[in-house]
Amino acid sequence: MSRQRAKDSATSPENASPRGARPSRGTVTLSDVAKLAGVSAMTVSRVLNRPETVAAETVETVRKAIARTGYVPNLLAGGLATTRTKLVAAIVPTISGSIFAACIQSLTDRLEIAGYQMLLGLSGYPAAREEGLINAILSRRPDALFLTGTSHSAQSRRRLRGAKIPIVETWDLSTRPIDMAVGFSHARVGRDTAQFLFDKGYRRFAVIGAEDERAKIRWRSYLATLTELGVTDVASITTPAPTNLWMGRDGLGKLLGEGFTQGAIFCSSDALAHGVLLEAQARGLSVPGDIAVVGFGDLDFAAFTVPALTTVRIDRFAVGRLAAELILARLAGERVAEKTIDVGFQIIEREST
Amino acid sequence: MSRQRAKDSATSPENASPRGARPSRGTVTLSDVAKLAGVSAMTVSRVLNRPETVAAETVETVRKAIARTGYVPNLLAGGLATTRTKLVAAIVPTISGSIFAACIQSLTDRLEIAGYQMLLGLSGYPAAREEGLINAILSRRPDALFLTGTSHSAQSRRRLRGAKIPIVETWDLSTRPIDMAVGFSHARVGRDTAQFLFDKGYRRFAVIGAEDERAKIRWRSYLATLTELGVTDVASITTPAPTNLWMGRDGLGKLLGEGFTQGAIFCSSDALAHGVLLEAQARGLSVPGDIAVVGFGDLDFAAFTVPALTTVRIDRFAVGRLAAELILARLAGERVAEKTIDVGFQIIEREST
DNA sequence: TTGAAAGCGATACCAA
DNA sequence: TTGGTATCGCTTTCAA
Repeated sequence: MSRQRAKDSATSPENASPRGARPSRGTVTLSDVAKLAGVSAMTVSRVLNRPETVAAETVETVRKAIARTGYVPNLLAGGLATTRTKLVAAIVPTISGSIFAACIQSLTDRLEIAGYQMLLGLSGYPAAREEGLINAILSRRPDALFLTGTSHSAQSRRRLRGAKIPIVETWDLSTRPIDMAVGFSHARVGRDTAQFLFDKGYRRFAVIGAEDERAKIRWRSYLATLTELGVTDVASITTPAPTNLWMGRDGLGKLLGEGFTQGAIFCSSDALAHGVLLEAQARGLSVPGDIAVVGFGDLDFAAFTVPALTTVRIDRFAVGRLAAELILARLAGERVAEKTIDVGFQIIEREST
Repeated sequence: MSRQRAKDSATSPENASPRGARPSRGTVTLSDVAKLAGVSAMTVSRVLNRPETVAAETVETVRKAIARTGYVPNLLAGGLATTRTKLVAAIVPTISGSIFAACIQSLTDRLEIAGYQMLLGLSGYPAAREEGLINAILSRRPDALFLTGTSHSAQSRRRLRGAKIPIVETWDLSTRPIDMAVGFSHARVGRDTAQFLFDKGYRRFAVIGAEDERAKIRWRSYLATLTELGVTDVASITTPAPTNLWMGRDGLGKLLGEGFTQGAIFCSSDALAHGVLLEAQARGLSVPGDIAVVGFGDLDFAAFTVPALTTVRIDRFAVGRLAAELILARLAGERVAEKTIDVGFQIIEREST
């Protein structure tokens, strides 16, 4: 087993038995390249990072050596030395079939252009794993952090603050953010939806709401607004998060069971709303004749396929894109004036076809 | 500016001017904890990694010091020393609204249990950025790699092999994998779909196909099979990837323009198929009376909302889960007997309602 | 069971 | 424009 390793450390005597960290097996390092190019490691490093500070022909020589050796930089070492990792971490509850996928997509796309990479953490619903995840992620020393929601444990908040890196909390503006925030008011979504339906002339109301942090704010605000409007008897069903169509079907079934056969139903997600529509169809109810349905999120499938569905539209791509801009500005050392961005929402009404 | 930094390096004289790498600003390190606990850095390291090798009361003391200081390990340093990063990287074309989101979800979920984290790279369609992305990702020294597709540039394959880490290529079994693979035969999808429709009695065929790598294999195989079956005149439309509903609507419009008003249409994605159905509805065509539509992917929305849509179902979660198992097995040093897993597919026929 | 020293692969700083 | 040296924070190995 004599894989060649001829890295003489200038300090130790020729034949000291190799102690210290386990040697990486045969990876090409900066000094391997340097040796081949006949320059010092520092010069190779410069060619990689600031080639304009190196003589043109040296650059040439070094580039050839890099190509010949197939050298791949080690960003662990680089990051350790510079304390800058070019890594941005994001924590979202789930990514499959959710509004967060689009968000992560636009975030990643923008960051990639600036040379950053994405460390992705999925915390689940409810954010049970968030605390551990935050710890695990911070131990990678990301340059910035993208979080979902503004509600984190005291312990988490302390650690996050301690990290002293740009942090963007998203999808919510309910509580005071740790650093920066991109989102909208869930309370206003609930309020505006209630008012919208009331103005439309509806007088009987129901809600099917998920027990997700932010969803709860929406439908509670909906309920509170209805109370203010003098509506007393609102049928309400809760379901665990994440929601799916079956829960919506089920929810309408329960509402009907409770005698709610006519009026407006606010669902805390499009998936739920969608399920309600399917169940209504199956039972021969007319939408929005018998019941009107409002969803939330405006996922593509809902927008395109469920013309009867009124929903609350959020620009999911904007959330990621704006978060990226905030992060990049701060990383570039710019002073960010507006640390909180309200992306707003629109209530999109669709007629039945 | 006197932020305290009292890390006396045992080797250098007391007051050497601080040279070398830029000092990290006030981060708590292992030796800070060690100092507070009155033990050596090594002992703290052991408490973190193999507490069973440390005396119980020492563990106790150290744990307290860790808590008091709010110490967060630096995995850059750890990874550099051990050459194991506990990082798995994944490269997928896009994640928003695609089959890949579910896949990444199940992959991440499984890996997280085993203490690994996810480095996510989005390469786009076509995989224009893949080569650069692979390089950037390898420079983080992930312990394993999850790739989409089996077609990579020669340069990429060389680098990937050189990394000497477990690599799983997914969604395809068309070409010989670099290391391991989880997927299915796209050629067989095309063939089986053609045969399926032929057996149903259809004699007029069309295809709307994306110019994505794997999609092409599917619809070309579909065309080839039809030829074998003696069908000569197949109308075909191509669209760029990623596909969306509008392209499907548009595609059907074009087919109708070409005089294809009746028969079976194979779409290379559910999004396309979905668009075709909407357009058919808008134009008053009956499905599957006038035209039959077959999609691919079996996204939830399609399954639930488009009863007229026949589609090819892939277990997307299984792809991620199985990839995770292969990776973990290899990382645990097990010898993986089956390096290639065919997850298969099913043609799901839905009746019009 | 604990500690000391060397080294992982890179960069910052100073000197040449 | 280039090179030498001292780190970055951790783990390995060996010795006590």
